[in-house]
Amino acid sequence: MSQTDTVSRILDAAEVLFAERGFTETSLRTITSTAGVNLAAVNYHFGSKKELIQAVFERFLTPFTDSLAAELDRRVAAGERLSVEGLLESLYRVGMGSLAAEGRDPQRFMRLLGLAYTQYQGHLRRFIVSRYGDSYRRFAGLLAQALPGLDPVTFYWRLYFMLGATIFTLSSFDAIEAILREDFGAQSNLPETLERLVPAAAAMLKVDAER
Amino acid sequence: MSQTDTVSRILDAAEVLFAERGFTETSLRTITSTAGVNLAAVNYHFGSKKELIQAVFERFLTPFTDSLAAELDRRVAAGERLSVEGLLESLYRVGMGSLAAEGRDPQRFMRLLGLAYTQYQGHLRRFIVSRYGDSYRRFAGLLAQALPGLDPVTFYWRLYFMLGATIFTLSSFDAIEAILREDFGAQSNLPETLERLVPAAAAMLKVDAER
DNA sequence: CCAATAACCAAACGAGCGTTTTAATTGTTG
DNA sequence: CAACAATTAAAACGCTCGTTTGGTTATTGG
Repeated sequence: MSQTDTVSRILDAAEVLFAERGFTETSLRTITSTAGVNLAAVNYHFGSKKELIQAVFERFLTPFTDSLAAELDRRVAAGERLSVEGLLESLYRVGMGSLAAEGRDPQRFMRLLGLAYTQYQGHLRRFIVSRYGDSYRRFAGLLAQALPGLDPVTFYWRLYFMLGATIFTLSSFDAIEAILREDFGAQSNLPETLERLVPAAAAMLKVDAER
Repeated sequence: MSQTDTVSRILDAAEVLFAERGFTETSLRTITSTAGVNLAAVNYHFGSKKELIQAVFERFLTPFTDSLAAELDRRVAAGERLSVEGLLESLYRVGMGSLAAEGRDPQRFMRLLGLAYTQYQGHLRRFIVSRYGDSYRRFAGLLAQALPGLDPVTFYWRLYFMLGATIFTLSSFDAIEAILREDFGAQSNLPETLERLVPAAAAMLKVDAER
């Protein structure tokens, strides 16, 4: 078993288990036995559990923000007028695409993102902000441009409303979908839910704007 | 020190600490030393840590759902036509009022609610659904009535979008407010944020409805 | 007033945790 | 092929956790 094998097997197992139960509730013993590697391998390859958590986030956030940057570059270069809906679609499409391309589960990353915001892991928040803060600010800036006439403070709050609706819904997608199926017999999938989310979130962002 | 003292001191400490760090990250030793009571008191009075968690939720959810029910009764009896905005305002006002009345912090409960959804605590989700599911369904039903012409599945998803925006934003209120203050020098408070949230959430719920 | 019951407390138990150590094994390279 | 570095492996360390035990102190009803 080569090094990359062990490292990525650990990351695969950690990703799934963290998303399922959170960080504190997942022990290194569970991770390593799921991955089929020795317990000491985590500390050998990653240094500590904290650094493993960061590595899990880095492995999916870096391709995601890179793809998003490329997508935004492309559309800006083409001189497109970027609408609120268009920006949200780009965000969601890249989120689905850049990860699904690697055969990984997009909603798992939404759960991880939700955990990053919710759980008591100061190091993780600092890591994400320092590493991916620029990407976030660029997207937020373009979104603000698409909402002229909206005062900055209102925009900022609504940005968080939108993030909350997105992260909360998608990270609980399975649970919500199960309730829906039980109560209405209607089944949904992730792309369909995102199609519902785009106009809803856009409407929320645009109230009283664009005068 | 009478029994009620010990019990409520434990609940007070647990409420604050759980909201700050989550359930797993808060030990009974931290709780009992903060409360100034003996370690064994938790297991004596509550039985287990799980039951303590449930008791913390019960103590704020029961007054909240009771007040909400009374408020809705009052408005329905008065023959008021309940608008989306009106329902959201009732929800938030009761959330602020029924808790602030006891001198407790409303956004702490938002953090706890967020944790209930996010953290890996099956027993807690079951407890809340079985105990407060009826209140939830009544509010959702009234909200659906205020949105005629919206198909049930779309309504249900948007209800979760709204819940996500609310819980996510309010449970991270301090963090978001700190960023805002730093970037814009503008400070907000909770009532003001709720005033921003009502029209935004209402707009999201109402897209393409009420035709 | 005094048994009976409830409440409290210090100490310990066993289990699980992240991490470290030491040794064996594998892979690489001159 | 020998020498060296990188990796894997087994075992243990020190610590914290939730819970339990056994004994002491308060409270209370007859």
